Order: sequence, then structure tokens, then C-alpha cells
Amino acid sequence: MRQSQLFTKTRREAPADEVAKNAQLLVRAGYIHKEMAGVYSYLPLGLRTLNNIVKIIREEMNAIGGQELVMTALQDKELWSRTDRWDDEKVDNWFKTSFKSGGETGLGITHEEPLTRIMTEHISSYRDLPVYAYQFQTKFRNELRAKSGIMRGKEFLMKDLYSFSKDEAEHKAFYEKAREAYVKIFNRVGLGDQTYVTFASGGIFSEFSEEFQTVSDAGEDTIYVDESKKIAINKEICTDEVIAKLGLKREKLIEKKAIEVGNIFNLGTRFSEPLGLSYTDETGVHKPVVMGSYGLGPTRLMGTIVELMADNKGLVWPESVAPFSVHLVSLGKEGDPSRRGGAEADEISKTADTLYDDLVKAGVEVLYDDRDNSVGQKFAESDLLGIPKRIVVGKKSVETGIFEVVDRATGNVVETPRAELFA
RNA sequence: CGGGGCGUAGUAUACCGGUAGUACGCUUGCUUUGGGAGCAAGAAGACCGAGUCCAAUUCUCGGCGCCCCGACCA
Repeated sequence: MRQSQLFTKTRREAPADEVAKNAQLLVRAGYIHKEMAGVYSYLPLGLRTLNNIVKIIREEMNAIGGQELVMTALQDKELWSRTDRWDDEKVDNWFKTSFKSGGETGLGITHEEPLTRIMTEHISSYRDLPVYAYQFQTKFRNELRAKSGIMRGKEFLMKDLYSFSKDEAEHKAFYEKAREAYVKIFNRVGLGDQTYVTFASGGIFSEFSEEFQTVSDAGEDTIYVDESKKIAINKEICTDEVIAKLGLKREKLIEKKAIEVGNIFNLGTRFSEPLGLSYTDETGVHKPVVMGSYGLGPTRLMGTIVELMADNKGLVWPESVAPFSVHLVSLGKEGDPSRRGGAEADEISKTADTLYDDLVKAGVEVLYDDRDNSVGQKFAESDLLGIPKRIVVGKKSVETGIFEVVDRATGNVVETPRAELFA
């Protein structure tokens, strides 16, 4: 894409109403727009980044047998009443509204209920199980206080997968696969080293749930990490009893701040029983389906990547999620060759144009800064945008066919012959 | 929800009970071009409502919005 066509602009200064690093940089770089407190729009660069994250998650969910669907945002009050999760006393962050025709509805905070009901129409025999279904959907949570930029909003994208299994053993087996899939996802987006499987409260569902916590001072959670075993315990439940149960030693645990980037809940029959999701086993006996839920927020993940990787010049994206893989920066200017320096500038511009076309033809995702701005501004903006590789087209490139390739993360510069740019 | 703070051009900010200033950005022209360029000219602003006052962007009250600390986060 030509940058002259990109409608978003960068800003030199951070917005006054943001404190979180992720929001400051994403707004400055034109990736997102704040609509209201805790409510953000994703602009072209932000959406491309988010879509890349979604794509990675989708691939890993499909790899473990997940079937993608999408459910509604509007929720059926009657359904949620059956599991006792409609009452504001029980769940306090609903956005509720009413139909003109009468009756109440709410915007989905999670989707155990609707999916369980859907499954009652499709699951009736042991032959129908197991089933793994997931979606990417905007969730709405009426948080009293949004904070931390895109990491804790009132409206946010969530991948939620639900598993439906015959029994505990089958559930457990999938649970292990889902955990492995999560590990792969965090590795692929570059957070693997700092992300820990963390034991936390199972809430109303079970003794423990598992969280994936990425160590960061921007986090809201406190966890105790055993670095050698690569697992952690959430502070909420970190008692001597729990430590012993998990086979850990208090002396080896280190306190860290962390961001919860994913979680897995054992749901048991918490939803299948009240909603009547059961199957007939081989012997003709009716049994409730055993469920699990597996959440992962792509938008929060995007914020977490910013928090961990950005530097004092701006965003830094790993190749796997970057909105473009190459930022082609032309130092030339299309123009009148008869003017002083004009011929040279025009040559540079033409060289860059041709390189852009060839890169696009080769299938490279490239953002081409073809604008007529000062060099300093172009480089500063390029740093802010955080695209992993920058190819600079200058005088030298025209004369020698050698291009400067700058690695955004390390700042390393490599003089590269044209042919190798396509490698 | 408890406590605190703040609402001034697109953005970031200053001052002031009497004509609202600066920087970036934007427009036009000329110059400039390897790290957010220079000169000149220009467009653009007081969240909403009520009150006090000769006069309110400024003071008071209410509303709305935003931020921070805490609480909450199935």
C-alpha cells in the first residue's frame, strides 16, 4: 500500500487522556481511535495487525479440531435466567437494553449459554461427541472503570472456544491439547518466553482454572512464578495448601506482575445440566455433556505485544503480526529533472516505484512511503509504526543497486543487493 | 461504586473577571531533502445548562465527558 493513500496520520505527542503505553503508541501511530472510555475503533493498520493475530489463533484452533461459527451479540434473557446468570446481583457487568416490542435483552459477555442451547439441537448420541466450537466475537462488559488502553475495554474482541465431551477423561485429553495450542499461539506472536501457565481460582466452576499470564509491569494481576517449571500461581489462590497440591515450593516462587492473555475453565456440567444438554451412551443411559471453555482476547493480546516489545521510538511488531512486513521508504521525490537536484530525486523516486511494484508482485506485504516529506520525519514515523523491516531507497541505491535494510527491533543495518530483497 | 483530578483549535498546552496566546498539524508560495526542515502569508478554539456580575473561557451550582487510586473483573 502506498502511504500517500493511507488516511491515518501519526502524531508527535501522546493523547492527554491515555496513560497506558499500548494506547498511547497505538493512537500516536494511527492504529486505533478512542471512541469512549474503554471503547476503541481499529483503523486500517490496527485492523491488519489484529487480523494477523486472529489468523494465528484461528489456525491453531482449527488444528485441534475447532469448528468456527459466530453467535449473536444480543442475548436471550430467558436462556440466561435458566443458568441464573441474568440477575444483576449474580453478574454485574451486563449491558442490558429492551426491545421496542417489549422484553429485555443484553449484549453478550460470554457465550456458554447460547452455544450450549445450540448444541442441544445437534448432540444426542455418544456418536456426536466430542465437539469443539469457537468464534471470534465482540464481547461487551459494562466495566465500572475501563483502563489499560485496549487491554481492558468495555467492548473487545474475544476468541472463545467451548468443548463438549462425553466424560472427564475425554475432556481432560482435549484440555491438554488446548493448552498446547495456546502455548503455540503465544510462541507465534512472540510472547512465549514471558508467558506462564498459571493456576487460578476456578470460580463457580471448579477448583482451578488455568490462566495464561504474560509477565509485564503493565499487568493487573500478581502471580508467583516457578521459572524452572515454567508455571505460576495467581496470588488470589497462592496458599501453602495450593502450593503443596501443585508440587511447588514457596522458596522457588517469584512474585511478578502479569497480564492475563488467556484462560481455560473446566465447566463440568454447570451449563449442560440446567440447559438439558445430554447424550445417550453406548448402553442407552442419558448423561450430561462435560464442557470446557477456552478464552483468548486478540485485542488484549495486541496490547500486550505493544507493552512488551515497544521501545522509546515507538511500536515494534514481530513479523507474524505486523501490519506489513516491509516498510519501503523512498528518499526521492517525483518531479522536474531540470531543477537543481531534481533529476537525482526523480531517479530515486522511480527506483523506489519500481521496487515497490516488484515487491508487491512477489507477494510481499509492503507499505510504501512515497510521500514528499523530510527524511527525518519519514524515519521517525517509520520507527513509530514498528514494521519489522525497513528498506531505504536513497542516492546510493540508484547508483549501486544496494539498498539499506534496517531491522526495527535491533536497529541493525544491512546493505543488501536488490535481488536479495525478495528472499 | 468510594476517593481525587481535569474539560481551551485536529493534537498538545498557556494566560486571564474586560481583544484567548504558543507549538505541532492544516492551506498557499518559495527554499530545503540521510533522522519529526526554514521563511512568509492564512484558516481554525473556551463541553452543555443555570446562577453571580456592568461584563464569565475565568467565580458558583447542576449535567455530561475524560483520567488517576481503590473496589470489581464468572
